[in-house]
Amino acid sequence: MSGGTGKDPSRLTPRGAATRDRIVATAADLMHRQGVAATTLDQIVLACDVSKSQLYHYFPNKDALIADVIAAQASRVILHQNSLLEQLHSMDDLEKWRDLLVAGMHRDAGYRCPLGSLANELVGRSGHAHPLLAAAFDSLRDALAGGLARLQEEGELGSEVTADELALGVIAALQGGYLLAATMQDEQPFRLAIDMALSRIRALAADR
Amino acid sequence: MSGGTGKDPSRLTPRGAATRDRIVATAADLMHRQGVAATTLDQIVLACDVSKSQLYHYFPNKDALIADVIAAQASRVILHQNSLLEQLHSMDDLEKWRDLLVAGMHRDAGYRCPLGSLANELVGRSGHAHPLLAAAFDSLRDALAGGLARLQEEGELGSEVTADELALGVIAALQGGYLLAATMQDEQPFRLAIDMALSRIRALAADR
DNA sequence: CACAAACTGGACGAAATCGTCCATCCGGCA
DNA sequence: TGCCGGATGGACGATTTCGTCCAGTTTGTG
Repeated sequence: MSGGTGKDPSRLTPRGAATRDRIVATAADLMHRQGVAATTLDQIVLACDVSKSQLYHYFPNKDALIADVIAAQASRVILHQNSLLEQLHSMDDLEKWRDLLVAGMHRDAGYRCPLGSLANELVGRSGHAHPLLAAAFDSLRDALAGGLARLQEEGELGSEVTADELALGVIAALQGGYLLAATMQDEQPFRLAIDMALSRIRALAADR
Repeated sequence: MSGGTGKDPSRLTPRGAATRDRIVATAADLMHRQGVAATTLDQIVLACDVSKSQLYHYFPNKDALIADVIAAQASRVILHQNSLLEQLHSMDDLEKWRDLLVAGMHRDAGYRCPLGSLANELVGRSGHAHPLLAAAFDSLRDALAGGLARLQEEGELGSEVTADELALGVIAALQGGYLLAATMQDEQPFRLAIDMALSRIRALAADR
């Protein structure tokens, strides 16, 4: 959960832990909407009504805070997706899953992906952030691949293509869909991108 | 081509025009690799050996330069894709097109898309950049849709799905592929993402 | 209750970065 | 050849932003 670069949360009083969490949550929200570079520490401090010294009491520098923001978003998204994908047992469940994703897109966040927007900005540019983001996408792929593998075992889906490869392809479609949706300010490209990937899976299922 | 916010290129001497172009090209390269926000004017000025005043002689501010960078990248990519996609006449041509795209990915640019990386950072955050990027993706979709529509007319491809929709889906797959490739530092996810989209198209073609 | 550690507040310093200013140089043209 | 607008060089100012400092308050514990 924690990026580990900040202050050891174990020796924090409840009040301190709450303040720390509030900072991370506020930073995550601002960075999701404005971008990481565009979000200043002063903005964060103002938005969640803490002082500069509190921020630097819990995090050694901005990079450490960013690391925790990534960890928080990753944990949130992965937990959510795991709980959704655990119940994947049929092709129709995949459509329901897609509908939930579409419904979960936030217009007020400019149709951006909480993880993808961070990755796009930080991958290859922040040495500390990159592995965290790579691990997050790995977990996401594992969660989806787990669900697809179950479909394969239950005979709902063919095995010509690995569950891992299918999952990665779907995640790519998701990410591209997010970008186009943000650019067009419309969720339709997102829906279209997923549907294209799901059609491929459906075709593999029809071959049964 | 030009963003239009800078100095009118028509009343520029050849030397001035060359300097201006050199600034845009250098800025485009740096921004592609480091990101827009992370690229400072001092870096640009240093990298192409011009002085600060020259930069401000040709562009009123950084945003205007960014607009020209977007325009330059968009024009470059779209011209290239148009010339490639004009020759699209069969399913196999699509595979060749994919191979060219894979070969065109630059490891030294962190496997990032020249347009996608700009869009990810600027869309929804820079009022001037957004429409330029949206238009660029529209042109890209038109170029691809034109090729796919030709396949449909020639009976190579079914018309159950619009050429426009297919094209948008493929572009989404491309963009997602770029992001995952950059995150994993490997071109395989990119190839996988495109192949998933092309499989869908191939399935529509097989229905003939 | 007393004391130490955790917590809080906000002013301050230092560096980076955008943008300005002005003096000088070059190149075509009457 | 002399002139004038475009082109160039680099120092300078103003602002933003990360990070520091220290003084004061709250909380848990012997």
